[in-house]
Amino acid sequence: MLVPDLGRVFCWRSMFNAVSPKLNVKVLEEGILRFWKMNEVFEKSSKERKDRPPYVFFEGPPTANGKPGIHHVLARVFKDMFPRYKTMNGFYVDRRGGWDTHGLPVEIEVEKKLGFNNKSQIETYGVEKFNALCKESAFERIQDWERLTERIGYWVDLDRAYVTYRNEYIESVWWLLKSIWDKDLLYQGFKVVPYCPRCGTPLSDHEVAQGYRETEDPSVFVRFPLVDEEETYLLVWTTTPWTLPGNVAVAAHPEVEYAMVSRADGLSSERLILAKDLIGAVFGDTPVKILKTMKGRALKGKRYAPLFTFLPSDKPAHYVVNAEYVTTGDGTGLVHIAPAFGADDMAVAKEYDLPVLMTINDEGKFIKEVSPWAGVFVKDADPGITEDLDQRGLLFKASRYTHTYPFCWRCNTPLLYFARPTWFIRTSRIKERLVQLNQEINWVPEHIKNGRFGNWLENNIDWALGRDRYWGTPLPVWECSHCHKQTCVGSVAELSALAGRDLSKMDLHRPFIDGVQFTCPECGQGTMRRVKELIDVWFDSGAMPVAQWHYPFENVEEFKQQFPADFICEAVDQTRGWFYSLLAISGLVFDSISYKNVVCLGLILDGEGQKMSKSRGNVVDPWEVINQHGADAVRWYLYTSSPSGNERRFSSDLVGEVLRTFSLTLWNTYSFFVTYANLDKWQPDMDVIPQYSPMDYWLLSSLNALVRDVTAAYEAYDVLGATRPIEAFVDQLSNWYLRRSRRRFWKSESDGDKAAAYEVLYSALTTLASLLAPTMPFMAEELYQNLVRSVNKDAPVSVHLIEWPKVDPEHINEKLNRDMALVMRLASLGHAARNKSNIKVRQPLAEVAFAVGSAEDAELVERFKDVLLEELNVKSVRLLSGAGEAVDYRINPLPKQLGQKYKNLFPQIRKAILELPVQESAQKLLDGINLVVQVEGKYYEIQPDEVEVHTSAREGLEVASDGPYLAALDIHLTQDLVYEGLAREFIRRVQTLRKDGGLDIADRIRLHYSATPLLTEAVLNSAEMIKTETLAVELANLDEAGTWITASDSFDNEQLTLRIQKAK
RNA sequence: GGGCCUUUAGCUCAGUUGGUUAGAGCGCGCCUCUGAUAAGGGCGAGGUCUCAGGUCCGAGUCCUGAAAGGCCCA
Repeated sequence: MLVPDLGRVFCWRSMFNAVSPKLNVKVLEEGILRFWKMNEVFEKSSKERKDRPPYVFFEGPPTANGKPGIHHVLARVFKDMFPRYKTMNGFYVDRRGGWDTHGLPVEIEVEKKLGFNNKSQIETYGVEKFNALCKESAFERIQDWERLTERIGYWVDLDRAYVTYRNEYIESVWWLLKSIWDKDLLYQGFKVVPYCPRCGTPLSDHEVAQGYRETEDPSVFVRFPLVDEEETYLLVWTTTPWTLPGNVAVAAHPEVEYAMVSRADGLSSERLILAKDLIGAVFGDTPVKILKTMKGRALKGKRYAPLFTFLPSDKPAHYVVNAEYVTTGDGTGLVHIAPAFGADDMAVAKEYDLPVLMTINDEGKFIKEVSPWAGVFVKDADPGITEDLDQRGLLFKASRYTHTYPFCWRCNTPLLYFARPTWFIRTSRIKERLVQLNQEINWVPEHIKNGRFGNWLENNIDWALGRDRYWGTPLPVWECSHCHKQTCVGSVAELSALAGRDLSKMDLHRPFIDGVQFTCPECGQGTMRRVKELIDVWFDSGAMPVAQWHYPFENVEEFKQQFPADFICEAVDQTRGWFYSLLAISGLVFDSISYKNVVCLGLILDGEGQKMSKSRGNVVDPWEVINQHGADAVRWYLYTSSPSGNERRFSSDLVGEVLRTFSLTLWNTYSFFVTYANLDKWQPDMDVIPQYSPMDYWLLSSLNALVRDVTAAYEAYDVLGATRPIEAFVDQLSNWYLRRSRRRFWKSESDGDKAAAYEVLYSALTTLASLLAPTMPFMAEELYQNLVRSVNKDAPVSVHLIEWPKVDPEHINEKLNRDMALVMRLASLGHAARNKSNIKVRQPLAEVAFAVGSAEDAELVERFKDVLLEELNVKSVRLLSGAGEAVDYRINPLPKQLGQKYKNLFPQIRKAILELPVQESAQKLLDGINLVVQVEGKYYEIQPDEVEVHTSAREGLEVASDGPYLAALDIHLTQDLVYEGLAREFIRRVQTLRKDGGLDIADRIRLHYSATPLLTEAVLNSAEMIKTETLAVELANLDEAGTWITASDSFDNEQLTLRIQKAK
C-alpha cells in the first residue's frame, strides 16, 4: 500500500487546509519559495547528507555577462530533475554551481562599452584597467541569473560556485597544463589557423563553426604562363585573389585527366591547360578543341612564370606539384598554392619544401613589400589585384561566386586562414584512447555517442590552445631570451621559487604575470619571459572537475569523491565544447572519463519552429512566461513536449496549455479531495475497514505501475518516460476514477466503501506528490504540505526530503489495467450510441447491450456492470447474444497473429476463413471454439484469438461500434423513465440554484416549486430521490413570497419555477 | 563536400520485434455532462505517413536513393 505510514493521528481538529478550485500559481509558487528558504530545505537536501553515497553532478558554467534566456532555463530544469530524484533515493548530491568568466565574449562586451574596434586600443588603454573591467563585466548580470535560477526552482549552490578567474582555479589549470607538458603533449607549432584580423586572434574550431554564412566573393580564372612552352598557360581558379601574391606553386591531382585546349574558332592562338571534365563548365558555349590530354602526374614539375615577385623566394618555387586533395568539383582542377593562407597549402609546402611567402600583417593588411596594396585590408585589395592581372593579360575571366565562408562569430569580420605560431595540445596522440573512453559514457540520446561525438573524436586534430588576448588564463610557459629554453610552471609556489620572490598574493592574470621574469636557470644569461598567449576558455571549463576544488593543492578527498561525474547535462551545441574539453582533459591527465551519463538537449525554437535570435526578435523572456503560468508549468512543458534530445518549440501559449490540461486537472482533484475529506473529517488511518471496489483495485494497480514505470525511466535518464505517464495517470484519475466515484464521497454514511475511496484517492495524491517532486517541485510541495505534513508533524519538513515511493508489485494487475481500458472503450461506445439517438445522458434508458469480440472479454461486462450502468444512465447492462438476437456477424482474420504464424500462406488462410459460413463460425469463436480451414489439401486450426468477430445490429436498437466492440441502446421510453428523466432535470436545476445562490455544499434547504402538470407529476413520483439529492428537508408545490432564492426555466416542453431557502 | 538528427492531421506529438480501418492533445463546428474542474464525454471536418525505387504474403516502420529543414565539421 502506498499510503505513507503516518501513525495514528488523534488530533481531530487538525484537518487539511481548504483548497479553492481556483489556482493562483504565482502566489502559490512564491509562497513555496519562501517556505524553502525559511526551512533551508535545499541545504538540508544536500549538506546534511554527506554520509550518504555520493551522486556526482557537474554544473557546466554559464557566463553571467548577458541576460539569461529561455534556453538557459531549459538546461537548468533538466539539470535539476536528476539530482532531486537521486536525493530522494538516498544519495548525497553536492550541487556546486560555477561561472565561466574568461574569454573573448567578455572582452568584446568591454570593448563595445569602451568603443574600441581594434586590439591596439586595448594596449593603449592599459591591460590592467581593461582586465579589471572584464572581471566586473563577467558578473554584470549575476543578479538576473541568481533570481531566475531561484525562481525556476533550480537548486544549485551559488554561494560555493567555482569561478574561473580566481587564482586558485587558475593554479589548478596550470597544474593540468604542466601534467600535459610533462607528457610532452604541449607544444608550439606553426599552423594555418582561422584568424580574425579585427580581434587579432586565431579562433578555435568551435568558434569558427558559429560564423559560417553565405557570402559573395570574387571568382577569378587566372592564366599562369608556362616557362618552357610558348603561349601555353595553366588555367587556375580562385575565390581569394589576395592570396595570389603569396603563390608558390600550382597543384594538380595525379590521377585526374587534364587537357590542353585552344579555341576552335581560331580567334586566339593560346593554349590552356585544365581538367578535362571541367572544360564545359569553364568555356560554356565557346567551342574549344582538345589538342592533347595527360594525367596530372605528367604535369608535375612544369615551371611557370610567377604572377608577382614582391617577395624574394629563397627556395625553388613556381612549378606544378601533385596533391590528392585537388578535386574537379568546381574551378579548373588546378589549384593555386599559397602556403601561408591554407592548411592544405601548408601541407603541400612541407612535402615539396616550398617557400612560405607571408605577404600580410596581423591586421590582415598587405605588408609594405607588396607595394601597390601596402596597408590595404586584403579583402579590399581583391578588385585591384584582379584589375592588375587583367591589364597584364593574365586574367581569363572574373565573376562573383556565392558560397559559405566563415566570419568572426563576435565581430563579423571575414576570417583569414593564416599561418601563425601558436600552442597546441597534442590530443591526436591520444585519439584512440579518447575513442575507447567514449564507449564508457552513457549518452542520451544514444546516437550522439558514435554519431556526432564519436565522429568528432575519430577526426581529432590537435587542440589549438593559444589565444593572443588579454582576459583569460595565462599560458604558464616561460622562455629564455637567449637559449630559448622553455619551461612550464605548474604552481604558484614553483613560480615563486623560480622568480625568487613570494608570488602567492599576486593576481595571476595579465599584465601582472608578464612582469614575472627571471634569469634562465639553463644558460644563466638570458631572461625567462612568459610567452604572450592565453589559453582557450574551453580549457577553463573542461578543467572544472579539478579546478573547482583547487586540486591537488587542496581538497584532495573532495576531488576524489566527486570525480568522475555521474551526470551532466547541456544542449547539443556543447558536443565540441564542454563535452569535449571535459573528456579531453580527463583523458590526457587521468586516462579517465569525467562523466558517466550525459543528457544532451536539443535546441530551443520559437512557437513557429524558428531559431530564437535577437535579430529575429523572437526571443522569449522567461520572466513573462513564468509570471503568467508559473515555473512548474514551464518545467513540465520543457520535459514533456518532445524527447530531450530533440529540438523543442516554445511559446507562452504552449505552456498555458500545460497549466489548463495538466496542472489544473491535478489541482481540482486535490481540491475535491480536501473539500470532502474536511466535510467528513476524514484522516489517514482511521478505524473503518475499507471495502475496496474493482475501481479501487484498478487505480492502485495503475498507480503502482506508474511508480514502476517512472522509476525505470529515471534510471534510464528517459525524461519523457518519467513525465508523460504521470500526465496520463492524472487524466484517468480525474476523469475516470474520480468522476465515477463522486457518489461514494457524497453519500452520508461513513462505511467501508467510502473509507476505501478516501484511502485510495489519498494514496494516489500523496504518491503523485512524490513522483512530481523532481519535475514540478512547487505543486509537489503544496500537495505534500497539505496532505501529509498537516496531519503528521513528524513527517520530513519537505517533499524533497522524503523517500522516493516504492512499488508494491502485488498491487500491479496488468490484466485489470487492460480490462479497465476496455470498459472505458465500451462506455465511449455507449455515449456514441446515445449521441446518435439524440437522447441526452440525463434521460435514463432501460438497457444497453454490448457485443465483444471474444469469450474472454465477455466476462468483464458483468464484472464492471455497476460502472457502466451509472456512466451510461441505464437500468440494465447485458451482453448481446447470438441466439435469437437481431444481429449480424462479420469475421476479421487478424494479420498480426495469422501472418506471423503462417507467413506467405496468410492470404490463402484468410480467404478460406472468410469463405466459412459466417453466423456459425462467429458463434463458435465467441464460445471459444476453434475453426478449421482447408488450404491446399491441408487442415489448419484457427484459434479464437486469431480472428475478431464484428457484430452489427439489424434493427430496433441504436448502436455504435468500433472494431469488434458494439454498444446497442434500447431507446424505448416508458412513462417511468420519462418521469425519472424529468426529475433529474429538476434536480439539476435545484443544484445550479444552490450553487449560484452561494449555499454551502452541505447546507440543507427548503425547496418550493411550481411546474406544469407532467413535470409536477414527475416530481411527486421521485420526491424522495429529489430530497436526498438536493439535501432538501422540505419539498412543496407552493408559490410563496419571502426571502427565497428563485429561478425559472423550461425544458422538454415543461415549465418550472423554483424557490429555495436555507433550512434552519 | 562530409557527419549526425528531423520530416506522420492546420498546430504539438505518439505509433512496440514490419501486422486489423495510422492515433492522441490543441484549435474549429455541432451535441452533451457536471455541487471538483479553467475541465470532461460524444460526433464531425482535417492524412499522397516528404518523394522515388526495392525487399516482403504484408511497409509509417526495413533497405537504397533523393528532397527540405536543423546542428556540427570542412
